[in-house]
Amino acid sequence: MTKEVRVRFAPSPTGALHIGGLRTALYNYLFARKMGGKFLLRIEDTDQTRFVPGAEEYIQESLDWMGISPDESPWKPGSVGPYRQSERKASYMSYALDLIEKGHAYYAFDTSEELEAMRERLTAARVVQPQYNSITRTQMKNSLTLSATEVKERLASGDPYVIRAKLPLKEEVRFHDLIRGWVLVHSSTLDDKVLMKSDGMPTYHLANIVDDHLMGITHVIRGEEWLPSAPLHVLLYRFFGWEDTMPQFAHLPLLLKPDGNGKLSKRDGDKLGFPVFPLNWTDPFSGEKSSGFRENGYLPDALLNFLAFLGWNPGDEREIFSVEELVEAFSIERIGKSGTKFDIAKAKWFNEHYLRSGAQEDLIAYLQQDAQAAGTTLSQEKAGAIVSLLRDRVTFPGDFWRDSQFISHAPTQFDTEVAAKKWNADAATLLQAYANALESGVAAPFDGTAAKALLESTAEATSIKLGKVMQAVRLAVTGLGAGPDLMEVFAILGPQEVAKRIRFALDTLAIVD
RNA sequence: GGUCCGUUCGUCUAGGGGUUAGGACGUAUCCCUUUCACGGAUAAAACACGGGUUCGAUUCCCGUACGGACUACCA
Repeated sequence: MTKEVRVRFAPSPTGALHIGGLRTALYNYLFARKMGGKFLLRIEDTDQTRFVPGAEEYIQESLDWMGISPDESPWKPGSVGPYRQSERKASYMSYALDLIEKGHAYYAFDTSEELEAMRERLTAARVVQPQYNSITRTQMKNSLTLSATEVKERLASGDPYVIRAKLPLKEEVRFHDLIRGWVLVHSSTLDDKVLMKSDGMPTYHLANIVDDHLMGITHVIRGEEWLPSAPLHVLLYRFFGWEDTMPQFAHLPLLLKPDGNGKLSKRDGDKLGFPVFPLNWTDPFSGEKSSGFRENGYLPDALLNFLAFLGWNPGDEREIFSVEELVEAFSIERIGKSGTKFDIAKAKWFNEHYLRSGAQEDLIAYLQQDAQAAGTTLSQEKAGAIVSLLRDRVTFPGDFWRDSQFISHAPTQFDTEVAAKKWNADAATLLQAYANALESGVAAPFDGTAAKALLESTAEATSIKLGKVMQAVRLAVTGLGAGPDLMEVFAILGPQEVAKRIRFALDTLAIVD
């Protein structure tokens, strides 16, 4: 019996959760479910200057909407809380001190000016990568260079300080990544990262390792942007003596912009013609609004299915997967290595699929909602008819209302191109006769078949070829040149309304020949 | 610049020493259809390049090119 799998999604509440983060959360969720383990959410709010009110709630709502709610989180704590790093603040210092005691970390008192001066000096000396590392730390103000007394005095007098990791000068750091295989980095290229900031908060690196350890995390599934700092993290596990329980790493390929230039970022929201956030978001400081997939009409199941396939596939040719099926099929081994461009067309295809295969009453509800919002009421029967009519042509829930405008509203103007081409004497003659027939009373029920039969007999009586004037008929009643089955539209409209619209068209449109 | 990661149709990808390199989205054409869609069929479309290993490389190795990430007291 192996240890229970525990994974975490650890976002920073610095704004709206973006779609890449959502995919990371999804993979964590799928893996946890697949392995019968737990999916936790930890809020990494160690940077107090970047905290954005509402961001945490946004993350929660997004995950809930997607149906991938965590098993343990700040709002549903398990036994290893708190689940906000700001609330764990008190514990980090002792771990940092432990590292100092073990000789793997040290106090550094350099001011930002001094750090800046150091970088400038190194740059001037043509050092390619100026950094605070095993070489340069010997020339800086830290507990490695200062006397023990001075360090003690500085600490006692409240001098601002940070605690830095003391990385080995030359050592091969090697670790296994579930997606990339063995990754080898030489410690000389690493720098002495700050572990504790001068405000008493830990940096990501320290907090992350300590919390993952304390929370029993077995697998760290995160974005590839973390790959360069993974060696540091591995070293920290070693420094703490936690190597035995060190989680396995899986660094996910990044989501790229559609043009392939750079990773998809929060700033791309809407500029690319599609949302990059799950839900609408208004920045509380700038007031800047970004739109979300949800408000743009994407169904959570569709977005989930789409996201799952951005960098992963089941190895066979199936593409439509429910969450349950994804859980069943998921494996980290089948996650790809290369960056993935975001293709909104595919997302739309998934959405169409899920929308069109939805339950009739759900689709009716979409239409009813929009109609109501527009101040109109639709009978259940009429709404049902419209849904059936449009079902195979919609992409988003809002399409039912949008694409049935011509049913709710009689045309006041007509597609000029079609009018110019198709509106002729024959059409007018037929329409005139058809309107007469409709008004003189039709047998109930006036369904699509009846509407068609009547139109056909009218055509016969007037000796007009129906095929030649059909588009004009459509134009007269809907104002448009194309659309769903016209006879079904007539049935929904009813004979009186159809006749009325024909009369209006007859009065309005000029005949061309 | 440095370190690390990557590279199969336009996009998401399958595959893997010998294949007609498969699927999906998108695109195009045809069929269906009294329009547009749906549905069906078909088509165009890819192994970045150069070496090496090998009887044989898209597949393995090495380079190059290109792309990406990182390079903060941000995560």
